[in-house]
Amino acid sequence: MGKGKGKGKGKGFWLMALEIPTRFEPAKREAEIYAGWKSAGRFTANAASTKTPYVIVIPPPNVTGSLHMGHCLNNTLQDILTRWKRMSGFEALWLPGTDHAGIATQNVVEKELRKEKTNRHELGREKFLERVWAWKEKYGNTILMQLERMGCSCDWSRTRFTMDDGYSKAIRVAFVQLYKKGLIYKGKRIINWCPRCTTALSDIELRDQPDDKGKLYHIKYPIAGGGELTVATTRPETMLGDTGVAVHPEDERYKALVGKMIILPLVKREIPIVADTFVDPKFGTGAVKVTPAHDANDYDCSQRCNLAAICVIDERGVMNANAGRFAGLDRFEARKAVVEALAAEGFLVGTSDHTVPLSVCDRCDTIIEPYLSDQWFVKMAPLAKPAAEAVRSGRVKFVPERWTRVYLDWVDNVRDWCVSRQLWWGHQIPAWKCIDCGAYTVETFDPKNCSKCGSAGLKQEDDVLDTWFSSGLWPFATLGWPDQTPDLKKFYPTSVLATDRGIIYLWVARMIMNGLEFMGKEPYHTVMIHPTILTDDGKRMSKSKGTGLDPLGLLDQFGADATRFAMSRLVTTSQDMRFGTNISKTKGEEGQRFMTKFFNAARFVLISLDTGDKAAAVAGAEALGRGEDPGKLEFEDRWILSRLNTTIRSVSANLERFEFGEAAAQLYAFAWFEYCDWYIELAKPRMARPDGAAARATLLHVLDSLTRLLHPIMPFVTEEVWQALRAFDPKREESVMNAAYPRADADRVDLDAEKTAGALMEIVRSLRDLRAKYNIPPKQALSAVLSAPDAATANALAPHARLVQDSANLTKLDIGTALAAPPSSATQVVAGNHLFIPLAGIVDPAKEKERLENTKKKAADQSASIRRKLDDAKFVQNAPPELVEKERARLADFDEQVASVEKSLEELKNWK
RNA sequence: GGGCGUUUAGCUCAGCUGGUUAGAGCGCAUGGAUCACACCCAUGAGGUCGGGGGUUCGAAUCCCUCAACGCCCA
Repeated sequence: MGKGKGKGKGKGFWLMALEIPTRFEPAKREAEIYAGWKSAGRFTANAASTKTPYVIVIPPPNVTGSLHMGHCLNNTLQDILTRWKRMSGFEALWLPGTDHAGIATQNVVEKELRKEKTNRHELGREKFLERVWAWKEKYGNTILMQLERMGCSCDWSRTRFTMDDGYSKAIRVAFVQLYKKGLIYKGKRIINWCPRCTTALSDIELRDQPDDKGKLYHIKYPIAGGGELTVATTRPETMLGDTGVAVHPEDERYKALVGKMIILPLVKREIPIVADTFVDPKFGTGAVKVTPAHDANDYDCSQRCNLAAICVIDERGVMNANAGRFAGLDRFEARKAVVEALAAEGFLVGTSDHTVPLSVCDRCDTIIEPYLSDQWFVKMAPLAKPAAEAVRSGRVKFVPERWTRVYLDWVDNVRDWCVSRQLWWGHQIPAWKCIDCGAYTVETFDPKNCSKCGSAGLKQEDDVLDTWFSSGLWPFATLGWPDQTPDLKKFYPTSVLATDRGIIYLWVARMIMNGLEFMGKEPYHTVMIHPTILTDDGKRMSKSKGTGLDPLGLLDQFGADATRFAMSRLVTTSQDMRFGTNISKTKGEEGQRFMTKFFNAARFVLISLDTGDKAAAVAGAEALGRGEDPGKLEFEDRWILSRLNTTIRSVSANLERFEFGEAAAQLYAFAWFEYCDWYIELAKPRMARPDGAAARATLLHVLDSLTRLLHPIMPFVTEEVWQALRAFDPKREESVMNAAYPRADADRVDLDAEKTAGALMEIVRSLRDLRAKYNIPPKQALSAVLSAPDAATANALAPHARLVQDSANLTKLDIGTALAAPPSSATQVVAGNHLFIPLAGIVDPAKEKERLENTKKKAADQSASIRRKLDDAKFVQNAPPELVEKERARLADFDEQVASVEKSLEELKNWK
């Protein structure tokens, strides 16, 4: 450890002995500590271990990304769980990796090419893929490296990437199995098409466009043989591809027209009027144009009504030859041009404002074009059914539980999944089309001949698979599947999946389906949905709006421990987490202060113990660790041990329930308010006394436990302290990572001690309050008399007078029952006792009178409210007897207080 | 349109099965260089628990209703 400032200040001889800086400096220490863990192989799980496995697979971040707040929280929680379970005796594996993010990665590299004035088509597929791989090698591990900065204990020896050879093999095997079971098919459907990325997208790769103010156009369609029909549409440019007009079969206005022909304006094509129930008679005019190639509903209608599909927009969103004179126009320019032409030719009846729900590409914000094309689909129903059952039966649980329904609603109604993408970066679909017979050969190996006609003329599909197809296999493909590896045997199924709710459909559902389909077992028993990070004013963070917050800035500013503590402290199962610029600052500071506080407590303990009999302290602490007493324990020792064990129990229970915020808060409160504020202060004066040995042993034991307890949340500072403890006591484990997580010892819980301690603390606090109110300097010693309400209380408190004296700077404290107030005493009423503090000449009687009146009023108010309760016969009848008894006691207590204060007020008259 | 969540101190949040003197951190006020820590210590002020109804001896907690904010699905 480096040089502290203690020596410079020259405070106390004993600082000479051991020099510890007053602060832990993350910037200087984290990297070294992390490197130490890594080189010692402390993150590496052992598949041959006989310990029970505890496994988490990371939600693989995308290779194009860099760490954002969501990752920061997500991985903090995974690391807390992993470290906690590792310390608790499990064979813990946290398996890291990245996903290839087809569209995003291809976009990034294409952007580079654009700067070089070229494009992927000029380069060709092979060269282009070389470029992407080069890019991936260079930038693809950004997030993983950032996770190291956060202290994440991922098993880097098992890092996987969705395009690794082994992983690619898994994808082929999975695809082939699904295909051969008839669960993958190719078909012509309306899919979501991004004209900028020029690829199909699945339903859940879209986002809603927020401000989608559009117009509704009313267009007159002439009927062959006379008459006309007005249709309403939000997309007039698609009328060029109309192949029919539909009305509701029950719509009286149009019943007679069904079967007649329309002469399509501008195009002059004859198209039929058909009846179909999908038409909403209340929408627009009740007659809708049908454009099967550019609208999903229209397509379905065309299938029912035998209408043709004419495509008028090409893959880049430009009108094609079928659009006649509008060919070559972008789809939005074409809209204007078509409307103008309709108006000019007298077909446009009018326009009105209309909000159109629009979807945009999740990756590039381009407005999606519904597009009729030939794509590969996964038939979802047979996969979804068991996946729903796994959750309904409770074999997979969501935490918090409310997400169960969100999952089930989706899984129960899932539609077939379009998995082909018109990209180059990804897993090329393992299907070969026969040039001769047109049949597909789908194999895990590259086939030489057509499986149907034997022809050697085979061509593999150009398209690649949706990235989610590969990440859906993550929990087992990362462990070596389809090979039956030792890892797969030991670590599948995994234990917990930790993620944000935004990904339940996209990923969680698919992992469960695939786990059941390929492994015959659900991939984990628990899905923990943690809060989403929001800005200070409760909005979603958005990169484009610039409302995101860079976690690296937080790590630089506060260090990893403080950042982790700050985030976990705010995790609840009920709410999202506001953590923007301002909140992250105050919470980061809180974490930083806590880290320093803990570090300083350790500093104090080590420095103090260093001057005495170290071996005795170590032996004593070890005895406490075994549940034995190292000689005679004092009251305060028994108290802090009781509090420690209560804390251990509730921290473990909260971690077990994924209540990270509560666990962190309890550790904070115990460490600061009990160990530091009270126990250490009480131990100080004992160091030189005969009972010092017990204090020293207890100080060390509690520090040791606290270090272990805090380690999963604050790994670095606890390791630093652990190494200092180890220098002090070399028998310990090499790293706190491998130390045992404390277990609660019920025998140490001493509720009587806790109750008495509570009263003593209140007494001390009230004495300090009095000092503050009367401006009596802490250094000015006082004396006091404590009159307890009964002998039992007096007997419980009397042995501990010394504690109060030490803590409140009293020369003397008499404790008894029915003790008289010394002359000119101020009176405090506390925990049922009366405290008299002689203050002759220090206190203005008028001021004391005011204070006493105030006290009296408070007590009287309480008394009145309890009396009202007890006077109510129904309360006495219905409430549990213990409660009634308790209230009676409280009433007596408050009445006593009032009487006592009145007496003091009387005596005040005699003050000089 | 359907569903979910939230609404408690100036701010961010706890408060689990109804009975607490409704808690914490930040901020605020007062005092303090005391030999772990000024990223500290001590003490304090601050809340009719979103509005309205109901159940109950008793509601921040359960039920109904309204409102605001946020999210998801269609």
